[in-house]
Amino acid sequence: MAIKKKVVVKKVVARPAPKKEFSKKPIVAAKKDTAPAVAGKKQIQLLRGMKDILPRDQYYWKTVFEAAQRMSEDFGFNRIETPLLEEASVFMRGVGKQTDVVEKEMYVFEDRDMEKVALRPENTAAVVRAYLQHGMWNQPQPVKLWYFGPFFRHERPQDGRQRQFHQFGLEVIGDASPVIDAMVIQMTYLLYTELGIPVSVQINSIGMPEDRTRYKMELVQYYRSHRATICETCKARLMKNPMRVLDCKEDSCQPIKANAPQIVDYLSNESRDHFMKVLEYLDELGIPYFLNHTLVRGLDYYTKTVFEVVTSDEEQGSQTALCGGGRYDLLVEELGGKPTSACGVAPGIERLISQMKKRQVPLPARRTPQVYVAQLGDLSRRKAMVLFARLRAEGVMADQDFSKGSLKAQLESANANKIPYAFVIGQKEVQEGTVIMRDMDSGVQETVDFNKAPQILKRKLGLDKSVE
RNA sequence: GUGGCCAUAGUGAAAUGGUUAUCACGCAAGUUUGUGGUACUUGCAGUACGGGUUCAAUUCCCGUUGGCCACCCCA
Repeated sequence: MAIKKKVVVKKVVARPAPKKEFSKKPIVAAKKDTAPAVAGKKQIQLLRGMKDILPRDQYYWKTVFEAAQRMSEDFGFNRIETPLLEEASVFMRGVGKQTDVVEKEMYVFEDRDMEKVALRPENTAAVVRAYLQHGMWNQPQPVKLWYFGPFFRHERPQDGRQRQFHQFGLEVIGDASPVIDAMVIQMTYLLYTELGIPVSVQINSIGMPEDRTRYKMELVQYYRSHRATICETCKARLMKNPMRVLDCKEDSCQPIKANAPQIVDYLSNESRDHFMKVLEYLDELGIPYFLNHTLVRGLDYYTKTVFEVVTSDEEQGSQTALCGGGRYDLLVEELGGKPTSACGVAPGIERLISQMKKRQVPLPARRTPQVYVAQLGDLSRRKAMVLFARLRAEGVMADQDFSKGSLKAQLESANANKIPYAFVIGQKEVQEGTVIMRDMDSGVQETVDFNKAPQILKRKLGLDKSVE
């Protein structure tokens, strides 16, 4: 294999340059109908809810990814990437069988071995699966992990809601301290802030299952006493999932909701202390938060702290939740491990980028070419290719369109890309062993030695510190 | 999953029940054969798909697909 490759490489290197000139003709001349003009054929297109991430958006993605990566590394997190496909039971057990995410939205199917598999709808359960499978409880605790990747939920798509979407995530497994909750919230808050998006943290504690049981009884009793005024859906929720009445947006239910018992009053001392500690840490860090006693998250595994990060933006419709997270002290056990406390968060990347665009957040300066290498004809093209390679070796970013023939087209391209300098090589320069260096701004140009060209340019660009 | 709005070149728009569907941006070639930014010329590219009504549909109707919005839920 390796030998074969080597031979091929050698061949290429040793082969004389092609005799034929390969791009004399414009591309259009090749064939007239390049476009699929087949009538009556429906165009192939994206699956519903899927999106291409086009070159024009890649810089946003890069910026966000790098911000997330840096944040994670700064706080001592290690990256983990789990497969997109898991045994369906990972999520059914982890996230909860009756949750909307699993019940209504998860992509589940049987593979060729008739195994029931699922495209991951979220990552906490899968990361815990990895934690258990690789014996990470033997590592120093807590284990701090981060990830960045695609997730899948079969929903009716909208702006900021796709069937394949991306999340950055943090998971801290193996520590019950409220400091962890605060740290995760802090990191999330910093991420948004540093990317130029003003956000607020909505926070609540839903306690442990015992706390909730007590609370639900009270809540149901309270709502029963107002049975006459509440809406039909609330009546149904009361039977099935009482805490969801707190999400009700029906006008008639609002006054009742406002006076409803609040979960924080039903927390055990332990849960309450934990929550108070989290809030104290947030106060200390100066992170603005809002207590939201109606915040109940849709996944079964949450305990104690739950939070969401929302925009202060009114016009964003219902997709204001940029990110959600919380503590999950029972999940590891649920998936077969020893009792292990944990806490995590998952910011949605599409919603984050959409906010950056909406707010016209300036992106960090990007790497742009410093010089354009233009050539005329095949002979000079060969020299130009050499020059380009030398520039690159010298750490100078160059641009080129070696397939183009006319100098005009090449300078146009250099200009369009706002490249400050251009090297021009033609027949004459090849014979003289020189190259023309053109200042694209002033139009001033000078002829310089071909071999010295990279150094001379570097001096012009102020990159060469050795020469004064 | 429920309901509503929508669908014209790559992008943004315009138009009409009836000859070659308009404009801008874009892209390509050119305006003295080796010099960009402005200008000019020419070219490229479109009525999402399928069916129906009609002498005639891009236009009206239905379905499909996709987008958007609200709900549900969430990222």
